[in-house]
Amino acid sequence: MNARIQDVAREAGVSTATVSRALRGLPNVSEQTRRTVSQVASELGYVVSRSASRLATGRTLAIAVIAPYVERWFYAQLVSAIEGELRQSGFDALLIGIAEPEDTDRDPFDPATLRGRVDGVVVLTVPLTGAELDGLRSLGLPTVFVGAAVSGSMSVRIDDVAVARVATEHLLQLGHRRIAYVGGDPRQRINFTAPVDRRAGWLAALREAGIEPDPSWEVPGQFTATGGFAAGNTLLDLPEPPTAVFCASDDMASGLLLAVRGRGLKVPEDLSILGVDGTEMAQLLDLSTVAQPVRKQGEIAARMVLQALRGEQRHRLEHAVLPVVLVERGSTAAGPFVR
Amino acid sequence: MNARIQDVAREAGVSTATVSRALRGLPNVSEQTRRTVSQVASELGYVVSRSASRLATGRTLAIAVIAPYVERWFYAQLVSAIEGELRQSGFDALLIGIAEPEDTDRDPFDPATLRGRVDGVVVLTVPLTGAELDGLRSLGLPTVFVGAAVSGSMSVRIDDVAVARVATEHLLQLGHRRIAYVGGDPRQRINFTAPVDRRAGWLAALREAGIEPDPSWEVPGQFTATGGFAAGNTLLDLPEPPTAVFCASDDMASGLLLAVRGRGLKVPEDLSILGVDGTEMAQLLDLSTVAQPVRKQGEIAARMVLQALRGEQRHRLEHAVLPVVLVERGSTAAGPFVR
DNA sequence: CTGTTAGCGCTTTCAC
DNA sequence: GTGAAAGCGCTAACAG
Repeated sequence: MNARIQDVAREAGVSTATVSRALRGLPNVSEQTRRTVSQVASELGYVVSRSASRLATGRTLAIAVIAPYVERWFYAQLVSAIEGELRQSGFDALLIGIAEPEDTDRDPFDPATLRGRVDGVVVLTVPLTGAELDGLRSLGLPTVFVGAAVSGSMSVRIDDVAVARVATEHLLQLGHRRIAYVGGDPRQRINFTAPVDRRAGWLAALREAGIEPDPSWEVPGQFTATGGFAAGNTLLDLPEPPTAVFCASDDMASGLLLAVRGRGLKVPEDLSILGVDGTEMAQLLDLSTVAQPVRKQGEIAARMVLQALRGEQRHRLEHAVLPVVLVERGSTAAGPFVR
Repeated sequence: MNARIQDVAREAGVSTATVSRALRGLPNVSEQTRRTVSQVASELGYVVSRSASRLATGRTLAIAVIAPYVERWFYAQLVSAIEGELRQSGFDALLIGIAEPEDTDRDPFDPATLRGRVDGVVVLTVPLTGAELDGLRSLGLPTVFVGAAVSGSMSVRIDDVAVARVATEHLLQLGHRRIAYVGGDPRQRINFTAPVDRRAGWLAALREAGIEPDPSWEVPGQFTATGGFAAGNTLLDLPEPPTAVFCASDDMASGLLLAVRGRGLKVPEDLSILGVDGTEMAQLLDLSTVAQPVRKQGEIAARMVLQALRGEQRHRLEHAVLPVVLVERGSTAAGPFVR
């Protein structure tokens, strides 16, 4: 049943070295021998022992994919895309879920345990502490970050500040001046970049338009639909609610939209809503959004590690910034002063 | 940097065997030695080489998680839960995305390649062909299926027929008689059990109530919100539309609900909608649903493989069927004849 | 309680 | 073009 390289060698009348070479398509093997070996190998149902070749070569043919919240749209898309790309190249995708620091359910993530287990690492949205980052670095493995630029490592991302500017400026152009921002939770580590940068972009666009946002326009949304729903209610409860809201994710925007409708108000008549991502739900809800190529980011990230693995300079410093596109749908319309 | 067991042994003044025993908490090591060894090990930043111990023991400490559509709610939840459980026990989660047979983008899944790479397998919703299943079996690895009972292997699932009965009977009790069913796509392999069983339960409940469903009441929904949206339009376009719809997933139900609203109709006044799953979105949309414990299923599945790995009879035949609960919300109301 | 000694199954020089 | 042999780093008897 579990044929070993020895068995194939014996059966084919060659040495194990030749079997190894033949099966891996290395040069210096006669076509004749190669055919015989492949033949015998498949007859015996021989599959190379990953463990053995790992030990012998030092390469694991595995990549760690570190992600918080695999169950959230953005991460699930990325994980799926990355896994597909890796598998296509014969690499295993080792999924590693990491939690918020305050989440005591899970063990803290210790990068050191990755040593010797993977050839490279893809980190989704940098939810790492400084110590974890340092630990990762000290592994000396090709590492690419998705969703944030990390100096000294490769990265794939969108320009989050620009995303927010595009979004906010769109709202401004429509005549809105009271534009709220629904982002993450400032206490969570997931706030590493996207929420912060998007907030920055929103703020900058507003100020350039001569608007100083009221502190009450800024509400956490946890990047979940439920969080967006709650944020919507908070905003609508204000004595003087905003006329438009920029949500840092479509999920939050979706929840917020439902909160508005739940109060019998109308979108966009009573409130314009703009999200980020380009989810299926956003489309069904006719939600305007700044769409980003999520799967593409995953594919590129995967290719980057693999490429770094092949190349001489194992740590090429590549930084890909992918374009986003404003998708105008029915949730954004002219503001109150324009109408 | 990359300390080996030799280094630790030398530094601690003991043999490698002792280091191995000490670090793994095996008996027959004096407390004194154990302390010294651990001390030295951590000083040297020593981490056991997975590859080496794999080769030596034959155990990989890895479990394959085979899933289609990692990006879909149900699968993402499962993957997340399983990964967490595995990691807690020191096991790696090897994510393996498999595609529909007609999806030529991806290589077909060959179970044989798993040989020696993992100690066990968790298969989500059996999207496997017969050949793939046989291949898996012949690996002789503890395998647990989530979402479907597979004879000869362990499984964790809900009773899909019962789910549909509960749902349909709820609708019947409300006075509905024209109850549609929105399920998967009969051409897709993912239709292995859930869609089929749920359809069967719907059909059975209907017939027991003396109702023979019209063929037009049955519409594919692809298990996506977009599919549900389309299905909704198809149903509402019927000369005599149903008064209620049972959707095999909340995602489809969500899409369907939006389709109804998009036409200016009201839920539940014009159409009652009932889903399955218990998603966040269903709650926000005030969608009635038959909720299932998804993460729980994942956790149990993970524990089952691990337990089979420990136990003597490596292939215990366990079948867990988890309870579901009908969550009545605002999308279901009395049918036309009752009002 | 601890050390010695074989391997685990494959890859990889280095000869031939 | 092919084979022999020496590891890769750890674990698992078997002694002591």
